[in-house]
Amino acid sequence: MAQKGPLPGFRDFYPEDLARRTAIFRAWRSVARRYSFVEYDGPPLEPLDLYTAKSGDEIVGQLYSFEDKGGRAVSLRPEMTPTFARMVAARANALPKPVRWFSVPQLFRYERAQRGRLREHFQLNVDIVGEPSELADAELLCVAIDIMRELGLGPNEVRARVSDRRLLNALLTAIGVGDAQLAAVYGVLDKIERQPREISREKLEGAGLVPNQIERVLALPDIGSMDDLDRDFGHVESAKPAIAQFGRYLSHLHALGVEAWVDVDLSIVRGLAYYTGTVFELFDAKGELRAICGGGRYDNLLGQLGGVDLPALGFGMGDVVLGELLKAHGLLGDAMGAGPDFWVVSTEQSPPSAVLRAAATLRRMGYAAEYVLNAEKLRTQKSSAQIKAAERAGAAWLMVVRDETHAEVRALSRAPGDEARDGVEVLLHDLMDPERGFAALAEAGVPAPRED
RNA sequence: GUGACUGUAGCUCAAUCGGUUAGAGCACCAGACUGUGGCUCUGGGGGUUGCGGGUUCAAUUCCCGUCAGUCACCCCA
Repeated sequence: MAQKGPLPGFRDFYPEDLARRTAIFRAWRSVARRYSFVEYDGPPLEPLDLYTAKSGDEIVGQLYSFEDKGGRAVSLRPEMTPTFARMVAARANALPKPVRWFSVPQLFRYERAQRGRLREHFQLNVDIVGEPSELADAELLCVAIDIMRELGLGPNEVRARVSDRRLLNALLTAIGVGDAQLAAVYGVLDKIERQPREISREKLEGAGLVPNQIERVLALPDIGSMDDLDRDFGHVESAKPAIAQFGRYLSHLHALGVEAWVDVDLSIVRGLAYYTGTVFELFDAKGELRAICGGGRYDNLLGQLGGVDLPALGFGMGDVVLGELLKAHGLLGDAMGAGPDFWVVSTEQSPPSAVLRAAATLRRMGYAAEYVLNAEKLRTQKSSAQIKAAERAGAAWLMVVRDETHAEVRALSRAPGDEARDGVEVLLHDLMDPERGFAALAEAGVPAPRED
């Protein structure tokens, strides 16, 4: 049975799965638009060198790449940023700044699948280009947090951890860490929660740090507020600008109303090498899952990738971990839409053609209508059996076709305690008339068709 | 890429020490009942026990391989 499923790390989306995915997408788009971001997209397949040339080596090893029939080296996109950078760079001079774009690409990586990490996923990408102010950083994080709110999650379920590489660099410099040692220190900080203290010490020692420096580095993650920062580093002249800037970032977040979600955490490094300023990640509060979302400022990347010198920042939020978190909290459980508006029922006196005409008319009016899709049953099956089918399909209304010209419209009560209301007679001929049709249905309590 | 564990119906599971035709609930299909509070009853379909090989009179059960999944590592989205 395994060989008949999708490829490893890929997913089939059954209707209930797709309904959940669609609900996530809806929240993404709804919030992004609320912040005045506009949606774009690019090709899912790109030239291989778009990634090998500029992305980090670690990504290149996991590319879902191959040679196409024309002999071109191509790759499914592992991330959206290079495509985004190319598109923005191509119109850099014409676009009004700041650029506020978002996208919901399907991304691919060739690596062994695990929980929360597949070979394919959908990832919301939200980016701002052309604005160096920390107000843009605050706005960006606010988008990510608002999406959590939109999906029904609160600060007790999700935490945003924020840091800033400029700040961290300033503090490390104050501690006496040299540029050549930065990468190693970053690596240790990144893993400080998942790695025994002793291993961290050994690695820092291996990088050439002296004991006093090691202890100060290991104490950095304990800084959880501006007060802590001022206490430990407020006297360091060279660190003051970075501390002040970080403080402005936090105060903007406060003013935007998301301070309850935010934790200062200098161990947030982010694997991608291109971040230059603020960095943040969203986690489930219990810390059981992988990061829900990660992003930050990458002021040099557009220059490297697209040849235009513009500051930029952005984040990515995948559907896999987010979906698991929502499932764990019982959200998105019944994302499946309702059944059809109408179920058209035949009776002994109604010819099947009258049922089809009635359904066709309802559909022309904009309603979803279904009936027993079996000619024999339509002719002979008892209406009670058809009503049962209607219930199972989740239909809201019944239209029982009495004969060639008459039908009865009745609510199919689904909520416990609902009184079954008597049906209302309608003339099928009336339904054909644009005005009388809706009026006749309104008499039975049927609302206007949903707009989708 | 490395290591560990797991694999029986669509789902959750059962099957004595290796022993006859691999069972049950839910789901699905058909029918009966009921002017319908996701009720009740009857019947039905559905499995090469992941796949391949080995040991054995006999394998769902033991062994090897393989594929897939899960977890950890690596690494990251």
